[in-house]
Amino acid sequence: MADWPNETTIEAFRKAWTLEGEPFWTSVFEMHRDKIQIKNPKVAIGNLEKIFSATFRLANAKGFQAMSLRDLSSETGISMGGLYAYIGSKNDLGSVIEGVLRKYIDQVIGELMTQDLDPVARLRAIIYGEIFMMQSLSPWYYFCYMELKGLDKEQQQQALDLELRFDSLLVDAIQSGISQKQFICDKPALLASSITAQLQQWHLKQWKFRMKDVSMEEYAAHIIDNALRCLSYRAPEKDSEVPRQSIPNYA
Amino acid sequence: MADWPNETTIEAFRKAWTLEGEPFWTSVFEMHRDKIQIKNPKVAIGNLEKIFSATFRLANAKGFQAMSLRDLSSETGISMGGLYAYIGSKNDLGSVIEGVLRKYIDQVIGELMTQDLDPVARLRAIIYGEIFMMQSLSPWYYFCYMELKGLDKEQQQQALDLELRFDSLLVDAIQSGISQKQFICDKPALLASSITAQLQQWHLKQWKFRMKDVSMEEYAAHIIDNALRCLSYRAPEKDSEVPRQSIPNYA
DNA sequence: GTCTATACAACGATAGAC
DNA sequence: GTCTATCGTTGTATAGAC
Repeated sequence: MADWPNETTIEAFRKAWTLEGEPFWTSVFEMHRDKIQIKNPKVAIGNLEKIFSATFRLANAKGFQAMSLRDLSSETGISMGGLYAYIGSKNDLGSVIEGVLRKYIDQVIGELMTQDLDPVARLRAIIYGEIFMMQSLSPWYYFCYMELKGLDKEQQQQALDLELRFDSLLVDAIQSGISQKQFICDKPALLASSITAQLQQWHLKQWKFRMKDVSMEEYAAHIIDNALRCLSYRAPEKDSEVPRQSIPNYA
Repeated sequence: MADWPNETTIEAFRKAWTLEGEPFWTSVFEMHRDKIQIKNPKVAIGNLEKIFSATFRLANAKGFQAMSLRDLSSETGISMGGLYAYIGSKNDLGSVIEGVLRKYIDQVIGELMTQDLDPVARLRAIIYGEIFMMQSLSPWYYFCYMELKGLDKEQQQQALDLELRFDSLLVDAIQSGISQKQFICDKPALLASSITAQLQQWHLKQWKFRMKDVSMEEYAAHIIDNALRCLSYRAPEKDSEVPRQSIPNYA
């Protein structure tokens, strides 16, 4: 995660953030190096990737509780004894997953807050950024959404706080648009939660979007378009004005 | 579930459908009378309510898989042996819950399809109706959403089909509004899924709405308002026109 | 660093007394 | 119609060989 992309496009996010491949798994390894018995990074990183990926395949298909460590052992090709060199316990594995994802989201939210953009650009950055995160870390998001209630109470609370902070980010962008007389909105908090809901669909309902052949870019544009309509936003006159006969392409 | 309410208000739905109290549990009992060993309805209905309610308390708090039948036994006050007079197996209990909810939703969708209303009224009826269902059967909805992947493949498919049918209901209303030149919408399917997403929040994120003191009526009105804005809908001139300075109250 | 073998607790489910 | 007692299975976790 280096510089913030100058232009708010999906490609820009892909370049700025490393959320896949070896560099990503290396950072995951660094994040809980202490909780692990294996010292050789080369070996550890490879097996960590195996373990996490297999956990997502199994848990996201039939549930984390329903997945046994025997399942995980045969899916990874690592023996049960071997697994315990990488995880403290089964519950610990779930906690680590939530912890890693939350840390990444925290970073992104932190970066988004330091940005000084006009309201529309801010909204676009938040939505594109979050959708890109969800796309890259889709199994992580899905796991944390569905298995949250199986984790410690404290971790559950932190996850809810994180969602509230994300909503606040949207509310702030909306409020600043209102004070600049670009937006009109009676209930910014409700609109923010509606936007969050639509974003979360991207990992919750992948079966639907795959079925209907909806791309990430198309979906992100749709959410932004909906949001701006709900905000009674009109594009500046130099751009083509929002026509009543067709959907303007804000994105 | 008798006549369709003349006016599309929450109160009308409450009168038309019995989704709580003894009549509701009686209908649940009738629905799987054959799968049960207890013949005396008085006794069976009371214990069924105990068992289902306790299941929701436990499973919706820590997950169905994590809930043991010993938990369920102590929560209901019915012995483990006793439980098996009411359920075929633990998995069966989950299946029955999904089956009951789906049957109720099927009925509602069926009724909604026979209605002949103008597009806006149709949209309102669908949204109010579904939100009222979700409110009344909130633990059922939440359970089925979160535990679906633990059920049989066939049942999972039927649940997805049901969601697609619901989306279609919305798409039909949108399309009819488009052909009557009341709505403008490039991607009815995407908008429908966004509306569904916002509706499902009502049971998925009750903690948030409770925290922010949002009532069911307020939330339903918000969804409708958002939808009509996304559809570029303008209220007929006899009503107060949609002003740019404040939110019109469509609901 | 990884494996096999095993301990032991907890689970779903049933039989049979009342 | 409900309970107690118990069976067999499966789960997590660990000890110790390699």
